[in-house]
Amino acid sequence: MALRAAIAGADDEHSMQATYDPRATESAAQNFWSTTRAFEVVEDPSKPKFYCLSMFMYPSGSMHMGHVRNYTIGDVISRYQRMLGKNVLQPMGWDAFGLPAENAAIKNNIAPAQWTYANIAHMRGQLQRLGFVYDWSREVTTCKPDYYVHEQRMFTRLMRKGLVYRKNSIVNWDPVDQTVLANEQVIDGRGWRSGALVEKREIPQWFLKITAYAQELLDGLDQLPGWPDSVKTMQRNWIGRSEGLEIQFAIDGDGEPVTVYTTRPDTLMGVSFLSIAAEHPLALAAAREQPEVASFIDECRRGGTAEADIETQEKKGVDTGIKAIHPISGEAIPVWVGNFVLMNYGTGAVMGVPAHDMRDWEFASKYDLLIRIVVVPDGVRDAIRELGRDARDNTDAMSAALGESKPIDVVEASAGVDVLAEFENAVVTEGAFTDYGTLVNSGEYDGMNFRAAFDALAARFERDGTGARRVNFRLRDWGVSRQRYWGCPIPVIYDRDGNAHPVPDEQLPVVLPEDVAFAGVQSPIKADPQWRKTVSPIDGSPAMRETDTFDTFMESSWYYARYASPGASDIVDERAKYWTPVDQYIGGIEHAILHLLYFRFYHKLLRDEGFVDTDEPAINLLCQGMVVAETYFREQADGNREWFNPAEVEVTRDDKGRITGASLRGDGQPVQIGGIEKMSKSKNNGVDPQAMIDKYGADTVRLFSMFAAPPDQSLEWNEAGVEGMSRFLKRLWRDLHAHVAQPDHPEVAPATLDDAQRTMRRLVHETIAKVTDDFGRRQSFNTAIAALMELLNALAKFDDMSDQGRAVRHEAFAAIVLLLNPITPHTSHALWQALGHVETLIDDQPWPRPDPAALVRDAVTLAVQVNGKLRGTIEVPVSASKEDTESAALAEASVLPYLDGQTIRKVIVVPGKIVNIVV
RNA sequence: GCCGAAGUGGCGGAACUGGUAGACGCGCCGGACUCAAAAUCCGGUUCUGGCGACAGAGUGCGAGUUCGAUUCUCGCCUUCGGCACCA
Repeated sequence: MALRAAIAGADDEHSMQATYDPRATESAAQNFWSTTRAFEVVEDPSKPKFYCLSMFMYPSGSMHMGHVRNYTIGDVISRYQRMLGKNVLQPMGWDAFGLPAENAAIKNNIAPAQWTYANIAHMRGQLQRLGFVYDWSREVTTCKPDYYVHEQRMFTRLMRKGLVYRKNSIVNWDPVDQTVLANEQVIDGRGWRSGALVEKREIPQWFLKITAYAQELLDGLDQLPGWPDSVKTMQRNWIGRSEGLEIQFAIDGDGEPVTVYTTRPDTLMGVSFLSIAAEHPLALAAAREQPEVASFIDECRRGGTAEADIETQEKKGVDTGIKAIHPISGEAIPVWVGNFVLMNYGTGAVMGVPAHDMRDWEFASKYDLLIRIVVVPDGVRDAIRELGRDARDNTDAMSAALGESKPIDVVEASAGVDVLAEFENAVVTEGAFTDYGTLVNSGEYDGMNFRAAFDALAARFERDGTGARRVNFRLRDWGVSRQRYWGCPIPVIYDRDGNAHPVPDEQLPVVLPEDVAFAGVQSPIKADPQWRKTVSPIDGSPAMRETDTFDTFMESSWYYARYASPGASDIVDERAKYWTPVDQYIGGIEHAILHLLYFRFYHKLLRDEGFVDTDEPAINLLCQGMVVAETYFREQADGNREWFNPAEVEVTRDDKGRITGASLRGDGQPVQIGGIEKMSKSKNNGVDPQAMIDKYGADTVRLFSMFAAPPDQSLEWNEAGVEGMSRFLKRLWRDLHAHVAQPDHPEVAPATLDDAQRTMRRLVHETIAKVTDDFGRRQSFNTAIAALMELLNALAKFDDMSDQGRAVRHEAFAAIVLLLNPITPHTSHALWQALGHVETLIDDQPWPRPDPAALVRDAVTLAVQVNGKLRGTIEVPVSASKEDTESAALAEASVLPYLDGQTIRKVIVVPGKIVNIVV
C-alpha cells in the first residue's frame, strides 16, 4: 500500500537504515548490554524482586534446539518482568558432572575435566550470541571444588543429623566389564559396551532419607498453585501414600513369620497364596533345599533393574513348598517366589488374592491356584439379599437389582440362576473384581463393607500383636552413591573396622583429581591405590576414603540457592533469603518427577538448617515441550536405515501444497519420509542453532521458537517457518523506517480522531492489553506474537498520512517495538532508537499500558443461530438490551428464511456473544 | 505394566469461563513488478457438491449431557514424556 510503496523509492537513498541487518544490529545491542553490565543485579529492598531460573546446562559440546527454546522462554520472561520494573535475577551455570564426560574420555582419551571445560567455554559463547542476558557474575560450575565443597559439607551435616544411612541395594552389573551400569547403558538386558547379559548385584550404598519428608513433600504440592497440575499429580502418585495393614503370616514348622503389607485387608479371606521376592530370606532358605527354587532365583537375577522392564516381563513364579498359616482361618497357604515382587518395596512379600487383584488373577490362572471370591458388588449383594442366592422365577426383580450397579458385565439376570455362582464364574473366567463391595465367604466379616472390614481386622491384629495399621509410601529413600569417577566425591572415611565417619570440615573439600587417564572403564580414583589412603578422623590410624561419587542430581538440587549468594563461605548466606524462592522456574517436562522432587526436598533440608526461610523452592513452574523435526531415510541393503538431515533434503509438493515426496539435494534421488521425532543424533534430524543464528540472526531464531508452538507443547522445527519470522522482522524494520522518514507528527489528540483513526488506535490498545495478558497470566507467547503480526498487517493497510494519522501510527510502532522487546530484544533496541528515543529501551523500562478510553466500542457483532446453526450476524449497540437484541436477531434478513413457517420455542441471548433461536 | 500429557485444514497452530471452528505463520494457487529469475507487494486457500447464489459435512473413534460441545461426562484407539544407576 501507500506506505510500502514509499519504501520502494526510499530503499536506495536510505539503504543503511531501510534494510534489516541482524548481524550488525545484534552485535551492537549485545555490546551495549555487556559493556554496561546491564543485567548484573544486587539485592534491592526498594523494588519487588523476580528470580527467573532456567534449568542449567549440561555442557555436552554444543547447544541444541532444546536449550535455545528453554533459555529463550526464560529470557523473554526475565525481560518482561524487568520492563514491569522488577529487580530481576536471571543466572546461568553448568551441571558439569556426569556420564557423557567419562564416555568421551574413554573414547577420545581426553580427561573428563578438560573435555568439560572446553565445552563450557564454547557453549557460554553460544548463549551470549543468542542475546540471553544472564548475570554472569553468579555463574556456577558444579565440577569445581568451590562449588561441590558445600555439597560435601551439607552431606556431612546431614550425616551427623541422622538423615543419611548406608545399606545394600541392587545395581546392574556387567560381568565382562566388571562395572556397574546405569539403566540407560542396559540395552535389551545387555551391557551396551560388552554386550554381556546384565546381572543384578547387591552393593552397599549411601542414602538420603527423603522418606522422612514424604508427607511434607505430598502436602506441599497443595501450596503450589503455580505448578502445572500434571506435574503435581505425577509427584503425588510417585510419592504414593497409601493406608493399609501389615499382617503377619506364621510359617508352618519353624521359621520367622512373613509380614505382608496390603491396602486391601478386606480381601484377606480370599488369600490363596503368598508371593515373596527372590531376595527374601525365606526364598533363599528354600533355595538351599530345592534346586528348582534356586534356579528360579538365579533366573530372577538376570536382566536389568528398571521398573518398566520388570513390570512388563512375564509374571512367573515357583512354589517353595513352604506353607504359611492364614492368620484367621488357620488354613495352610502355599508360599511362592514371584519375579514381580521386589525386596525394596514394602516388606518384600505380598498376599495373593486372585479374585480381587488383576496381577494375582493372572498369576493364579497361569499356575492353577485357587480363586476365591470374598467381595461382591453391591448389586450382587442386593440380589442375594432380596431374592436369595437362587433367583429362580424372579427374573424381573433380579434384573432390577443387578441393573442398578452393573456389577460385572457377564452377570446376566435370568431365571433359575444362582447369583453368587454366576458372579464367581464371571470372575474366574473374565478377570478379578477389583472394586470395593460387600464381604462374603468371610465368616464373621460377612456383610461388611471395605471400611468396616478394615477397621475390624486392624483392631483384631493390633490386639494380637500380629499386625498393625500402617501408612506406606511408594517413595523410596534417595540412593546417592554412584560407582563413577566424574562426580563429587562422597566425603566419608572408613576406619579399619569399616566404620564410616564424615570427613571433618577442615579437611573439605575432598578434591577429585582432574588430571587423570582412563585405563578401561574403571573409575581412575578406584583404580588408583593411593588416592583412597587417608587416616581416621578419630584416632589417626590408617583409613580409606569412599571412592564412590554422588548422583549428579545432588548438584542440581541446590544450585538455585547458590546463585543467590555467589562467593558465600558456607553453602549460601543471607542473600539467599532475599532471592529465594524462585519466582519462575523453567525446564523440560522430563524432569517432572525426579529432579523436581529432589529440588523440593533439598530446599526443605536447607530450610531446616536455617539457610532459607520458605517451604518450597519455586513458586511458578513452566515445563516446556521437546523440539522435534521431520526425519528422512533410505533403507539399505542390510535392512538398516541411513538417516539424512532435513537440511540436505528437498521436499516436493502437489498444487494443493500436499507433500508428495522428498529427495536428497546431493544426488537428486528420493528418500523416504520417516515421521516427526525428537531431535536426536541417531535419527540425524537435529538442526544446529549456530547455523540458524548465522543465517537468520538470533532474534529470528528466538521469535520462531516462541511462535511455532505454545511453550508446554512440542515444537516442530521447520526452516520455512523460520524464514517467515525473518520476513516479519524485515517488514517491521522497513515499515518503521518509512514511518520515521515522514515529517514530524503532533501528539495524538483522541477527541479529534476520525472513525478509521479511532479504529486503528483501538486495535493498538487492544493489542497492548492482549499481549500483556498473554505474557503475564497466560504465558501464551505464540498468540502474543500473532496479535503483533495482526497489528503490523493492519498498520500496513492504514494509509492515513494526515498529522493525526501519523501520530496514531507512531503510537502503534512504539507499542510493537516495546511489546516485542522481550522476544526480539536486539531489533527492539535498535528500533527504539530509530523512533527517536535518546534513552535506551532497557533504561526506560516502560511496559506499555492500554488506554481504557481507546478500548471503548459502541457496537458489537453478534452471531445469530437457528437451532445451533449459524445463520447470520447482527450489529447492535453495546448498550442494547436483551429485548432489542432479540428483536434485531428475529428481523435479520439472512435468518428469516429459517424461521418461516416454524414455531419459535425459545430465544437464548448471550450478551456480547450470540443469539440462538430454537424453533 | 503403572503414572502424566497430546490428537483440530496440505503443515505448525488459534478459539482463554460451553457461545460465529480454522486467528497468525508456513505451504500452495493466481496476479503485480522484471527481458527473466530471486526478492518484494496484492488477492485466494477446511472438505464435498454446484458455473453461481448456495447447500451439506467437519475438531482421533463411539456414546452421552446441553438451546448450543474442539471445550463437560463415560468408553475406546494412536502418539509422546517419566518409571528412581535399585516397586
